[in-house]
Amino acid sequence: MAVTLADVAARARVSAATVSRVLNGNYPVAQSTRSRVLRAVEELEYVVNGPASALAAASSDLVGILVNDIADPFFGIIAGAVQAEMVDGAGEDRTQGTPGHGQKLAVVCNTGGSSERELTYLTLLQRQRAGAVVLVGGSAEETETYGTGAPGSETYGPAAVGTGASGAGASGSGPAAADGSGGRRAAVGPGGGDDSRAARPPAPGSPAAAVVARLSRLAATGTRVVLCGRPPLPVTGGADGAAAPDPATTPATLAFDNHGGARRLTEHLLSIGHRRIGYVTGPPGRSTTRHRLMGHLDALAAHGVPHDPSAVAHGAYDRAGGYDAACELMRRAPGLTAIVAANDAAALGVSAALRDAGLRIPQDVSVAGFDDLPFCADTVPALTTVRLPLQEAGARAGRLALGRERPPHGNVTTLRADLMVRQSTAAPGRGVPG
Amino acid sequence: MAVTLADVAARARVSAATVSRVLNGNYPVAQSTRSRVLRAVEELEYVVNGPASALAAASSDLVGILVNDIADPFFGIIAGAVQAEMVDGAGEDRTQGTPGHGQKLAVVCNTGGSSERELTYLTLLQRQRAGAVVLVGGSAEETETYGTGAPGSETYGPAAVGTGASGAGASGSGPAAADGSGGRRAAVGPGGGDDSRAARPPAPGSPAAAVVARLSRLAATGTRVVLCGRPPLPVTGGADGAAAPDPATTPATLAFDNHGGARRLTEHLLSIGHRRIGYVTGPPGRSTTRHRLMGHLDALAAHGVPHDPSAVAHGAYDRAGGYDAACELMRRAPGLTAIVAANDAAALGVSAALRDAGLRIPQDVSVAGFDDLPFCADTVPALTTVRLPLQEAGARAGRLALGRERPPHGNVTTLRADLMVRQSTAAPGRGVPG
DNA sequence: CTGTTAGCGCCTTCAA
DNA sequence: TTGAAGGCGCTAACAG
Repeated sequence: MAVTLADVAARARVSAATVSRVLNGNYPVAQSTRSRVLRAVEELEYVVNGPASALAAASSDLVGILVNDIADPFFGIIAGAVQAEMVDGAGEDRTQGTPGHGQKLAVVCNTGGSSERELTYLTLLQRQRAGAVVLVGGSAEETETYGTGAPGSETYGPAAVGTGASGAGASGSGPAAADGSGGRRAAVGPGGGDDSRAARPPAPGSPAAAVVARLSRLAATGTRVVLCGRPPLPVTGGADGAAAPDPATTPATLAFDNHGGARRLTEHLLSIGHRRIGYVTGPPGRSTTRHRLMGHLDALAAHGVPHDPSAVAHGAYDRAGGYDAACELMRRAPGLTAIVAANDAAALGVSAALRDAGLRIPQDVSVAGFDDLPFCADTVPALTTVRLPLQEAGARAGRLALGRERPPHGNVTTLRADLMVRQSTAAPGRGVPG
Repeated sequence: MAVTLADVAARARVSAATVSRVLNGNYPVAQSTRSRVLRAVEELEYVVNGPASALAAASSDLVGILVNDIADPFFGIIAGAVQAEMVDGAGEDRTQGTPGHGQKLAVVCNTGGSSERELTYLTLLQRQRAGAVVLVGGSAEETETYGTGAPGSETYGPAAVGTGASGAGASGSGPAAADGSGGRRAAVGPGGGDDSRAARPPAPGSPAAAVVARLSRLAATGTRVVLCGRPPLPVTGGADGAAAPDPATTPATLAFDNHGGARRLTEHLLSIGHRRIGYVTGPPGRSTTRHRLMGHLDALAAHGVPHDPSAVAHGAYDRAGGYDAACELMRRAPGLTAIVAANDAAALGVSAALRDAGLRIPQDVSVAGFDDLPFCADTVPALTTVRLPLQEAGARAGRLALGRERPPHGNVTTLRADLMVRQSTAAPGRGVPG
C-alpha cells in the first residue's frame, strides 16, 4: 500500500538499515550515500511509519497535554505555550527533507475535569507509549462533605489546608473552627500558604485514585509526567511502607500560588474597607476551588473578620455559574459590599447579575476575579483580579516534558500569583440591598 | 519490560490470539474464557501496545484536530465539540475492564495559522497513521496583492468572490468595480453568497499547496479528512486532466456562511441609517478574512454605498489587532458612525480604542463583531454580532471524521450565520470626530 | 470457539 | 561505513 523503508532502500540501492540510519541521523553515514537516500525519500514521498518505528524503538514522539476545558482560554493559553515549546525545541538535528522528523507531536486532550476521562486519555496515551504527559489544571478531589460551606464541612475547614505550622497529618482534625472563629492562623506569612503541599489522597478505589496510580506507573515506565497548575501528587502507599517518594518517579510539578493569590486579593478588599465580602467558588471537588477559597477564608480569619457561611455560594468556572451564584448571594446575604469570584469568567457572570439587579460596579458593589485572562482589561469596568503566569507555566511545563529543564529540588515549583488592582474594586458602597 | 499480550495469554492459559479477540470484541469468544482473560488483564494491569497493534492492523485510533489558535475560544469550542463526539460515540461495544479500548484518541494541534506548521502536523499525523484529520478554521491564501484595500487590489475585489451568478471561473475578471460602483450584484439572495465555493488554488510550490497535496494523499490512503469552518479544497490538477474531483478523495467540508453573515451584518447597519461604516479585517492571507470582508463590501455595493478604501483597516483576530486598527481608522477616516470588526475579540479591541478616545458606544459610534462567542452577551454594551453554530459544526465534524455521518452531496455543507442584534449598534450618532 | 502461523515496518545488534 | 538477520507486540487469516 504505502511506501516503505524497503522501497526507499531499493531505489537508493542501499540496505534498509542504511536508510534508517540516515533518517534518524544517529549514526555515521557517508555523505554520498546520505544524499542518495534523501533523494529517494523525496521522490517516493516517503513518510515514516510511526507505529512501526515506535514498536521497534519502544518509544514514540507523542506528548499528551490534558486539560479540563479546551474552550476555556485559561487552558488554551497554557496548552498553546506547551505546544510552542515542543515545536521550537525540536529543530536541532532535523533531517532536512523529512519534515517533522524528530519532532514531538504535542496533542491536547479535553478531560472536562472528570477523572474518568482523564483516566481514559492516560490509558490511550500509555497505549501509544507517549513520551510525556502534561496534566494541566486542578485535580479532582473527594467531595462527600461538600455542602453549603456551613460549619461542619471539613472539606473547607482551614485546618485541612493549614500552613504546615499546625503539624503534619492534620486531615483528621475535625470540623472545628470552620466558622473562622479561630484567628490563630493570622500570622500566615507570604509564601506560607501556597499550593505546593501534596494533594489530599483520594479515596481508594475512586477514579481519582486510579489516575494517581496510573501516573505513577507511567512515570515508572519512562514516561515523563508533568503537573502544571495542579497540586503535587498525594503521597501514596500510606500504611505499608512509608516509602519516601522516589524523585525519579515523582512528577515534576508547577503549582500556582492559588492560595496566596486569593489571600492577597481578599486582603486588598479588606484594606480598602470591605467587611462583608461574598465569595463565589469554582465547581466542587477541584483542588483549585478549594485552594482559592481557603486563601479567601484565611485572609478573613487573619484580619479577624468572622466567616459568614451564607456569604459563600458554590458556582463553577464559567459565566453562568457566576451569574447564578451571585443571584443566590444577593438573595441570602444582603449587605455584601464586594463579591470575589473563583475565576474571571465567573466574575463576568457575577457582574452581569449585579448589573441586572440594578447595582453599579464598583460604586455599589466591588467585584474581583482570578487568572487575569486577556479580556479582563477590556471589561467595563476593568476587572480587578489575580494574574497567573500562564504562558510561563506552559513553557516550563513543555521544557520539563522534553527533559530540557531540570526539575527543581523536591520536584515542585510554585509560581507567583500577582494582584492586579483595576477599576472593578473600590471603597465599599451601599452594597447589596436587604 | 512491560506486560505483553503473551503474558496475559499465559496467565489466562489461552493463546495470544484469543486475548486479542477478547480485547477487540470483534469476534465471538466463550463467556468463561472471556472472563478469565479479563481477569488476567486486570491482575497484570495490562495495557495494549498501541504502536504494535497499529502496525499489525495498519490503522490507529488517533484522530487529529488542527486549529489556528488554541487559546482562542472560537477554536476551543469547536475542538471541544469534536472531541466530545469521539468520546461519546465509542462507548458501544467497549470491553469493560479495559478503559479506553476502542476509543478514539482525539488530539488537538495548534498550527498558529501557518501552513508550515500545518504541514508539520499533517506529516506527524500521517506518520502515526491517524484515522482521521479535522482541519478547523480558515485556510491560508496567497497575499501578494494584499495592500490597503485600495481599488486595484484584486484580492478583495468583489469579482473574485462573486455569487456564482456572474458565471464560472470569475477569477480572471480583473480589478473593476472594486469601488462598489457596480450595483449589479444587488440582488444576492439569502444563501447566495456563502463560502462553499472551492478555495483559491495556492501558488504552486507554496506551503499552502503542499498542505493541499498532503491532504489529498491522506484522503487517498484512507485517512478521513474533514474541513470545518474552512472552504473546500481548491480543485487541483488544473491543466492536465480536468479530472472531476473524486468524491472519495474529496474531504467532507463544513463551511460557515461567513460571506452571508457579514453581508447581513452590514445590511443591518445600513438599514438603521449608517453610511460611513469602518471595517477592521482579520489577518491577511486567511480565507475567512477575505470572505467576511467581501460580505461587507458586497452589502455596501448592493445598497449603492460607495466603498471608501480608507475605511478598511487591516487587523487581526485578536483584541490588540482590533485596538490598533480602530486607532488607525479614527486617524484616517473621520466621520465613521460604525465600525465592524472581523471577529468578536477584535471588536473588543475596537470598543476599547473608541472608549479611550472618549467616544460612547453606541451613542457616538456603533460596533459589531463576528462569531458570537460566549462573552459577547456580557460586554457592556452587549455586542451585536453574527452567530456561528460552533458546537454544531464541531459535533458534525466529529461524526464525519468517525464515518458516523454521511457527507452531503457534493461533500460540502454550508452552516448558517445568524445576525444577533444587541446594544452595541444603534442609529448613527455623532461619529468619529474629524 | 480456539490455537497456529505469518507477517506488519522498522530498529539494532553483529559481522563484514 | 554498510549489510544481514532477528525481533518488537500484535492482528489476521487459516485450520482445527
